[in-house]
Amino acid sequence: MAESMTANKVQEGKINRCRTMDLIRTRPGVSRIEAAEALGLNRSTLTHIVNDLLASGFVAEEQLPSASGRGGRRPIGLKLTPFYLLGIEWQSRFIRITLCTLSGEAVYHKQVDTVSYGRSEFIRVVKEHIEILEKKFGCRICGAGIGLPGRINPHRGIVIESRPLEISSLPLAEELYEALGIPVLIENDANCFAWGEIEERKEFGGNLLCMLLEFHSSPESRNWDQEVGMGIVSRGSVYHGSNYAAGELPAAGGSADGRSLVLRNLKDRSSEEALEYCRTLFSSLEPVISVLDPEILILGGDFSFHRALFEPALKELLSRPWTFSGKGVWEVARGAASFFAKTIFTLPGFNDDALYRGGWEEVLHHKEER
Amino acid sequence: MAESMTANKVQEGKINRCRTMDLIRTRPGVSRIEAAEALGLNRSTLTHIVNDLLASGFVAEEQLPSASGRGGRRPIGLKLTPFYLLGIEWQSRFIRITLCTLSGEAVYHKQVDTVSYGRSEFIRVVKEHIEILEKKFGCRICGAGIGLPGRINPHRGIVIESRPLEISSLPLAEELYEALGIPVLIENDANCFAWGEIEERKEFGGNLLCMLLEFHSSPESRNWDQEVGMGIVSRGSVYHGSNYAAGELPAAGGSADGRSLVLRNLKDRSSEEALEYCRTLFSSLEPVISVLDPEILILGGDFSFHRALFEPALKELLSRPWTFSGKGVWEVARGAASFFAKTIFTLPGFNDDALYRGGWEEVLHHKEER
DNA sequence: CTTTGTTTGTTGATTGTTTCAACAAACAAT
DNA sequence: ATTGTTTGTTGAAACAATCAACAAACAAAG
Repeated sequence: MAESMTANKVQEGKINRCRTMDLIRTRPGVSRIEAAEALGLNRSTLTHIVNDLLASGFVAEEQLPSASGRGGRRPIGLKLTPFYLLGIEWQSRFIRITLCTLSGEAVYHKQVDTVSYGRSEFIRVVKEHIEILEKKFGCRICGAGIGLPGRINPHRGIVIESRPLEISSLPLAEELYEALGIPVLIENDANCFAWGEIEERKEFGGNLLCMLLEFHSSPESRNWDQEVGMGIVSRGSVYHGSNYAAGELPAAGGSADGRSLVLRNLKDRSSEEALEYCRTLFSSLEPVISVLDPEILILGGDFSFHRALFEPALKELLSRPWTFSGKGVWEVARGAASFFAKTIFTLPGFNDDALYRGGWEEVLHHKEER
Repeated sequence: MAESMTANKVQEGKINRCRTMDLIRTRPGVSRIEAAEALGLNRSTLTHIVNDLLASGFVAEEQLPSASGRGGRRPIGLKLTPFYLLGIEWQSRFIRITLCTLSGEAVYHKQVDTVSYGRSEFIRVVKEHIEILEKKFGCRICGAGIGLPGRINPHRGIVIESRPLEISSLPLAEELYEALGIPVLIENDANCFAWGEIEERKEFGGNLLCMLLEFHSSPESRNWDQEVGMGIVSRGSVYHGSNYAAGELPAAGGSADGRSLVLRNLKDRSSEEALEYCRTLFSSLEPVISVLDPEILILGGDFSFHRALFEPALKELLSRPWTFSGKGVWEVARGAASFFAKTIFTLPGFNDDALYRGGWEEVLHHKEER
């Protein structure tokens, strides 16, 4: 996969085409003028670029409901022609699948509970869904973003280590590409959450801290375990650290005094227990939050699923701005789709050996060819 | 200062001129071909760009000692024409001044101990030095980078809050520009340290954690205090957080149990005391380091000044790669110079209201005009 | 219904950057 | 002297972005 790509300088000259596509994707219905202002380009530059994109078929015009204000020519809205992709959360006990547009709208949700940890079952389930969904929605799916627990190298598509899924040192993206027949990007689950929030919360400047509380079934004990993963957003992009281990706590949720933090079976827990749990957790997290100085703390996963349980504790303990994630339990799956979209619509600087560094052109053309 | 600058899109087209200048700065003696490879440009593009730069007088050629290997035309080295700038560390009790080239070599060091906390004394001292140094070295100083403790907004040149220097909410860079007559950039001291390490350690990929231990004289108690500041390097650039408070610990050096961490008068301390101090410090820092996943931890300030005292403790406590800073006590001052150089040789994306967003052309021309 | 003013979008000429391909220069080894 | 190799240059061509003038589309006032 990922053909030769000429040389080093992928397509420096097409940066503004790429930025335009990304803008149209994230703000469907923008006019040429608005786009020009947003991108800092001349009106005529946008006319040229949009003409190219219209001709290539990736962009379409749409009638806008009404004129903007007082007089003047009615602007013409721009939107992507409909492309769909999968956003998937892969945990040891379940798979959550969403079908999304490139703009991030989810048109389909499905959770599948699984019994084995194997990749074969995962592949089978996803393959089935691709077939069903392409029929049901009459579309070609152009790719999939997959969020999974553990240390993931999303640029090369390698799982460095995932204990819940019992995988280590595996070029998973390539394997899935061959098995599924569509481009695949993989990323850590908490980071997927973070990618989703980047797209969701444009009102913020680009420094977020996304905390994901997730149940895992640990292979050794065959028992429920909890893990807190953090997605760090720095300057509008997810921070991976030097070993793709950023956001991981020293001992999973372990406190300094060795007391276990596991809070089994969240249903039927008292708010006192939740408070105690959160107190221990956030006492070791306080310096982290302080040092990272995020604009806002976003809590997802089981934090937001059991929000009634956690809310009083969090209100008491957190001094900085914070909020629950807004997408129910689908943050990771939908975030994985956001990650996929964001990646192919952002030219990856000089990141030579990344997957799909040809950007959206490579991926969307691929869709048509298969 | 900082003239109109036409509009939004400063000079998108001159990115590669800028990148070329930065490369010549950081790798004096590069040939055109090497530069072309490093920047991902065509050979002829570099010929064009270098011709411009030669004509404008900012770059000069130099004879290289010998040919590279087996045959072929001897490459011509490129270097910047000599420009000097000041790198300054401003603490409550002393000022450290260095004179550096734009490539980061320091040609002069001087520490001045001060009695008052006031800006007037600082200005007087620096002004004197500018005069003396320009005579002594027969050069024009083209700017100054200044590192100081507290929360600093380097983009706008504002001190948000500096308790050691008793300053808050002050546009310091502008004030100093008018007082000193040269372009001034200010930045947090730990962050200056980090900027210096970015330039120094090119062997690393861009995720460092720089820890600076510094004495301060706190105005209230008129007593010695210590503070640990962290400079976070993410993807090759210093991370500032959302309120320019990144790298600050909750209560300055305070541990969870409220025990004071202050270790007065580092001379005549035992290694047991140092171990105890470090143990408390790093127990709250462990999650921070783990979550940031840096390639290496770099310890500076009084850590490296009293390295004999701290080394055994650090060897015992730190499991990740770490090292002492290599520049003695001059990390902050020289790092401030690196910060200045790095800033003017890097076109600041779309950071509209930053100082000197005209880049090196604005600053270096300014030097000639005054 | 016409006029005026406003905003959106287009057009063609122009500028500037980058590349390509061919060539010249400089050097080592045979 | 010849050959091969590497560095650097040149002019034509491709391309992207801008500017200024213009056309299109619309609202509101007369």
